[in-house]
Amino acid sequence: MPSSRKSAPPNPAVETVDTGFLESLIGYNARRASLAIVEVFMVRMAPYDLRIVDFSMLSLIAHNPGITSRQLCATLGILPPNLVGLIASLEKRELIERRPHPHDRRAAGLHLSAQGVELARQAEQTAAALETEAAARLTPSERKTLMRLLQKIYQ
Amino acid sequence: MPSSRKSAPPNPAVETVDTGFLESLIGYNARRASLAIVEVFMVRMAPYDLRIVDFSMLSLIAHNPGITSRQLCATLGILPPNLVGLIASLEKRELIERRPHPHDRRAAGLHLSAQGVELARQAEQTAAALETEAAARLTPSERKTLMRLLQKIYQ
DNA sequence: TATTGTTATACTCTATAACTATA
DNA sequence: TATAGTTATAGAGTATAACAATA
Repeated sequence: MPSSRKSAPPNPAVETVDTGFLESLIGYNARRASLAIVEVFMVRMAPYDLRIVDFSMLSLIAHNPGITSRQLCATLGILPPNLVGLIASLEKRELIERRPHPHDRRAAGLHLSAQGVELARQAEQTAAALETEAAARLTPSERKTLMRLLQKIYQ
Repeated sequence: MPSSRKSAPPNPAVETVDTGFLESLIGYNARRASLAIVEVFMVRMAPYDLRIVDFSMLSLIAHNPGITSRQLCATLGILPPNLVGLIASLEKRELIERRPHPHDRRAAGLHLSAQGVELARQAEQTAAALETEAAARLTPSERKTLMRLLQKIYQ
């Protein structure tokens, strides 16, 4: 039963890529949005010589003086062996310091140095400014909605 | 000018971690949501022996027969050297095949094999089912809104 | 016995330089 | 001269096993 015309050429060329199916997935969109923001974030943190993970650690230590390595790991989803170098690096730069934990001699409480406090302040200010830009195409109401819906996904 | 009481103990312990500042950032929330979905996605694709990148490639080839390596790279944000092995792997599993490009002898058009068509169909069905679960706590209207807002961020 | 922090190490992912065949 | 695809390789990120000190 030969057809009078071919339904598709055997070796077609693709003009514009159809991403329709992937774009219908929340995961794809969340990842794309995340990567877009992270890209700019990295550029803005570079002057402070901070990667995103460094910024996150400084911010958490700033708001949680005395936080332990384990607590940082749990909060940021980092495995303990991989945190060791990150902490050592910030300590070497004299941005953070380890103090004895009040009631657990195995652990150390992490604190910002005076320099660390100042750097964290500046970096958080930059992050907040970037936040305004990143959400430039969103109304304040849309931004609030987006945060709420994202948290619904992962909480 | 000594104060009559200390404003904070020198070595406090952190009971519960305050993530308030990070949670105020769209990037942090988008990344957390993305990771939460990706985690489940990986588990569901494992039976097909597909990672997310493999699934994305199969889906794009399915909907864009004849797509080139370069077009896959541009769409998925993968560098050409890193795509070579991914394509070779899918080709070795006889899920995809390379055919001559209609008007560029440097390039090859990628197509799904019969097996590839079937696997892509099943995997996309699984992805769609997962999508429903991932958005279980969202109403259809909220889901639609979330997609729109995420696309506003990265487009 | 379990947990904190650590070392060593392996594996995956991502990035850069350089090459060929063709446009 | 520029682009598609490839090779080789380096670097960053992430993972597991095992250990000492302490709970």
